[in-house]
Amino acid sequence: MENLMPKTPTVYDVADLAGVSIATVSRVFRKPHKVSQATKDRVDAAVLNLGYVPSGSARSLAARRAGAIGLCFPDFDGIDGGPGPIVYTDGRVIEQLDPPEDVEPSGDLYLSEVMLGTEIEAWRHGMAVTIAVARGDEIFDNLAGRVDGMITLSRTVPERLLAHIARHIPVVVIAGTRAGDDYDHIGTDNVAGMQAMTQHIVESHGVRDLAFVGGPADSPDDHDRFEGFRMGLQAEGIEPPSEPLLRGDFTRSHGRMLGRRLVEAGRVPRALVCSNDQTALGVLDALLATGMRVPEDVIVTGFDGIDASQTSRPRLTTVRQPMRELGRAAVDTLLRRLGDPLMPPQTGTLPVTVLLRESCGCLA
Amino acid sequence: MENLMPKTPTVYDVADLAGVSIATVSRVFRKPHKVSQATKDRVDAAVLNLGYVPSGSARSLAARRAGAIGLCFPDFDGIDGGPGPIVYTDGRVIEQLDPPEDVEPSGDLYLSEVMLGTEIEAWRHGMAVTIAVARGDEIFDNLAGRVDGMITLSRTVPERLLAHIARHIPVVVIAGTRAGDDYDHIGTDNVAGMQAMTQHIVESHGVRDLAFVGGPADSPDDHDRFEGFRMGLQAEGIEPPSEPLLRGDFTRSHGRMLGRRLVEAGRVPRALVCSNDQTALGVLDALLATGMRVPEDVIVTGFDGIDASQTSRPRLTTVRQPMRELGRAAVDTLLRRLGDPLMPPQTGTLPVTVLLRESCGCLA
DNA sequence: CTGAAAGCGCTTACAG
DNA sequence: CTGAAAGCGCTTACAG
Repeated sequence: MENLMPKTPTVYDVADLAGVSIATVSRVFRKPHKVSQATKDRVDAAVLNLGYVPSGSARSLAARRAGAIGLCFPDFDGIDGGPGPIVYTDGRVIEQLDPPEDVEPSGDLYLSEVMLGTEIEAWRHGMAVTIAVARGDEIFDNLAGRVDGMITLSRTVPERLLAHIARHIPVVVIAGTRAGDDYDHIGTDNVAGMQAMTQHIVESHGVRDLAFVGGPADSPDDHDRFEGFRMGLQAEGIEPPSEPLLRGDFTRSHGRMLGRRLVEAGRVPRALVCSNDQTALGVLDALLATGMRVPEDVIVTGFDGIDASQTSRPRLTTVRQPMRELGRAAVDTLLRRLGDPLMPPQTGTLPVTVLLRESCGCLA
Repeated sequence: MENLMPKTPTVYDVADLAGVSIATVSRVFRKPHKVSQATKDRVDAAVLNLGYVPSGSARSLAARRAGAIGLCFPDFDGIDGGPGPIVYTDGRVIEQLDPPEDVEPSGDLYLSEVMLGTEIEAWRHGMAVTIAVARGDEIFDNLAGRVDGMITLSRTVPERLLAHIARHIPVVVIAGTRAGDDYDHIGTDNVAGMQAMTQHIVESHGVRDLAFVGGPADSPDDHDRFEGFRMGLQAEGIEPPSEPLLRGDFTRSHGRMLGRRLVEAGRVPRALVCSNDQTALGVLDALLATGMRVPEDVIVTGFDGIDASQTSRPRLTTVRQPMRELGRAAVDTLLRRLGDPLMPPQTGTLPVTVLLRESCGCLA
């Protein structure tokens, strides 16, 4: 840092110092086996000596591939709500009471697991991963222009934008439901997972009074999970409802509200099958607060397998999504698409796992 | 997808169609105010018509800046342990019992929060964020060459590599302790946070029998936190120990082990101040399992403020790190450095917050 | 406000 | 195994 970082060395500098052509320098990096050991050594020495790092942009431009994948995720947290100034400190510490009521977990591991899966698989294939929170149109020139393909979580990028991007580079959508033939899609087996959960409750716990606590009516995930619930009941010879008993918005606080509402209405079914973990945890909070026992009085189950589901009391029986695999599969699909642009639209469905824990009565 | 994605349109195609020069096309994107509305409209129409997306690599090469920041994080999960093949499914679901003993949370939000903070601040300044798990030397040419600067979590990238990179682009290290004058550093006020926590226990709960449960002896974070603990005791007129009572490795399972060991030794202090949340949660598990009551018999506190700390029973009193701010501050520092390469090495310390919850007795 | 032209730093056939 | 040369698609002074 003390030196002025003079001019960054380029292939030309390395070539000069090593006494070879720039083509040879390039080969040492990209096709080492096509270079004799002797010249390779000379080039390596020059590289080290100069502190040379190949320019990614020049490389991408010349090679006609960015060598990177874009990953776009939703602004789930209202991120754009204007972050304040950054405060630096020296010894001052704030102390504050932190009652549970005010707590809404800042997010779960879903996002970071998908990201990790994407990163792992991408780097296995020598691709970098560039991330972006979906904000507006800027994405389109800031991200789309610098990657070979894009992965996006469902309902993250406005359709119009996505269409523009897909005209340029392949796009893979994760979760939700297929958004048409212009994108490949990787999803989770919501239907089978919820059906298995439902039948488990009926068969292993002898419960026939089940109700579904849903999420937003326009969520395709919620739709599929409710469908699985209905299929499960049907398979057990129980007449399925045409609508969820209640709907929330997938948050824990809404779950609490729904739980309270059920108790107040004096009509709590023997089992509450919730459309996601956050809702289930909220329902759990509300039921326990009124003195009901889970699972003795009511069975409560979730869907997703977020971290909080395994540390709650009682621990939540749920369906785990293969989050990391979702990212990996998306990358795989993207790379196949890149290799064969004409292949028909792909749809990948990943298997889920029903985790039997305390809230259904499977574990003490 | 059905069309062959013929040849991707370039500035030349847009310029031709709009009847302007390529310089003008470029200006429409980069300096719109320097172009008359009329020609701008023509260019915009051509862009839409052709589905033009500017090439990021050509842009970066010409502009001499990548327009991206690299974020490097540790392979905390043993990621490279060979991921298996991806299984696609159709209706098959695995059911499995999931007892608590086998659970080690797959990670906490620390990483994803830092990532989010980085992303938010970077995009506010028009920079993309490219992420990478630290693996080996590949980072150096895959990531370092394509970004204008790099942010890395402490002890993530081998010193030799980091030095090579820092010769090329500025590097900001997050957490841990300063690694020399070649990098800027953003950290958290470990000392003040732990001191405040310690004094809180003494002053608000009248406890004078405190012990410190540490992490790895070579962790600078652990070192600072223990130092804060000692300073807190000293300030209260209590003779501080020279070493932690016990040391774990920052994992929950190690925490459990340490908790069991304490109980078996029959020597459990009135308050256990743990060096991080995972350790504290493990200690909590072990104590509760033997019938001890927290906080009535023993006070247990953590450090970090991970999600699990606010859903445990009892909820964990802890010191929250400003994770998202850490990322934001790192980006800020990086951009300032980019703007002024000669400025002296920077060190930023962010304030922490003591969260008073149930495990110290502050909330029922 | 607009255009012609040089140049950014690589990769990649093509020759040898 | 190695080199000369064209070209990747932009940005940016410089003129006008």
